[in-house]
Amino acid sequence: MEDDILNTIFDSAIKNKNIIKNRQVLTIDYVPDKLLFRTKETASIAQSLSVILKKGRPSNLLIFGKPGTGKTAVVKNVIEHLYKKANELDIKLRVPFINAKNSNTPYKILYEIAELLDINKEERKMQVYFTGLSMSEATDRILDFIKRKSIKVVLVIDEIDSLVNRKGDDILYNFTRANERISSDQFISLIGISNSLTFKDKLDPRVKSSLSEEELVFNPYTVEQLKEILVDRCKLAFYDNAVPIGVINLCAAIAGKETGDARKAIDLLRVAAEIAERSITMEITEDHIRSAQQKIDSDTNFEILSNSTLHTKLLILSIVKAKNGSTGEIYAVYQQYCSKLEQEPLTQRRMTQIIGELDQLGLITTNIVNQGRYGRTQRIKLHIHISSIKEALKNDSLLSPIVDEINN
DNA sequence: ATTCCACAGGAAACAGTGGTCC
DNA sequence: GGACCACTGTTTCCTGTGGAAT
Repeated sequence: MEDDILNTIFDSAIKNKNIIKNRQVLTIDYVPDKLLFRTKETASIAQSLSVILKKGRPSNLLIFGKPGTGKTAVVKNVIEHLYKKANELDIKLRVPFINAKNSNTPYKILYEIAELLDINKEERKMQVYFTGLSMSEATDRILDFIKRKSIKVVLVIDEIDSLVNRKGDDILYNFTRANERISSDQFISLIGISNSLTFKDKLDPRVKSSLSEEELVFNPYTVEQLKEILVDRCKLAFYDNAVPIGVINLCAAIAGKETGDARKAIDLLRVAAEIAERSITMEITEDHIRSAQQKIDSDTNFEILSNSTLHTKLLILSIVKAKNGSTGEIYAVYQQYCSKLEQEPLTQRRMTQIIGELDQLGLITTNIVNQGRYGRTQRIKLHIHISSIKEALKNDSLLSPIVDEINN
């Protein structure tokens, strides 16, 4: 029996033949040649931007869609083609592509634009430094550069909703209005990509009117579409017969049930393949998919928990301890823990903020309950197993007296 | 019909940090 | 080295909420 196992392992090592043929295909960054099921949307974006090639001004464009609906991939694809055409026609076009979640403050966005447009290779007086400048000075320097070089700019901001949440309205306003300050040879056009359909409501009305001249919605993928996408990727990513059709169906069903998120489906497949590779098999099974799902969940939870601040950790422990899970009770427990550890407690206002953050991360769910005479509160339910919490917090020596007292 | 509880959550202000410029 | 700038995490102050109790 052992001989068989050893033979399988060594043989596959020698032939360099395992399960995954091309890991790259299973990552988020991979943009497939064939963009499945987004022909209409691709055409729409291309239509809007094609005005550049005809010496006109493209309008601003807002793109909505849940994560993993292919928004970013489609935009990147259109831009790539646009670049080629613009080059052929000798049009000076620049398309800075910025992710507002990575460049998560308004100023960082300006800095990033300056970097991508090579403004910081200009002489010192014209650069946009990492810090030290006022917002308006940085904006002016970018606009001056565009004027001087007489270029056309299509600014793409991915995850634009996270910018609006951080009072980034101003730079959006400045850029949507910038065309009034520069001549017709140059212009700035804005493409905003957002995960949230409701984010528009939070925009300043002035920005809203000019930004949402054109809107495009990417609907979630259906289970059938997810299946086809997965089949397509499997051909590139895996060796023949490594992924049975039942496994693909399960993967598509899991991802489809949640949000129609293609990224999630592909992620699931990748983790399952890694698990399968570690066990001695040449084929991914449905069990591998299920373990992969568990692993993804617990890995993200562990990551979030162990990197949290002390007070967030204390709050989570308080949620574990509190019996009915109301905010008032949880805050009382939290205060006890703070005095036990001789820490100054945060205010209740801040606590509700942190609770909101944890809710967004999916570690807890909250539910507002009106108890009439007995006020209004949130019922909080924990979504991580106590053993996972203990595991994630066990290295925090300061917390050990509290972690130890929690029973499984 | 009115009161009142126990918060939710928005807005603004603040302190501390880390940076540039002259 | 002082003036100025942006950012983050927080506090303070405040208004709003929905249904049980009166």
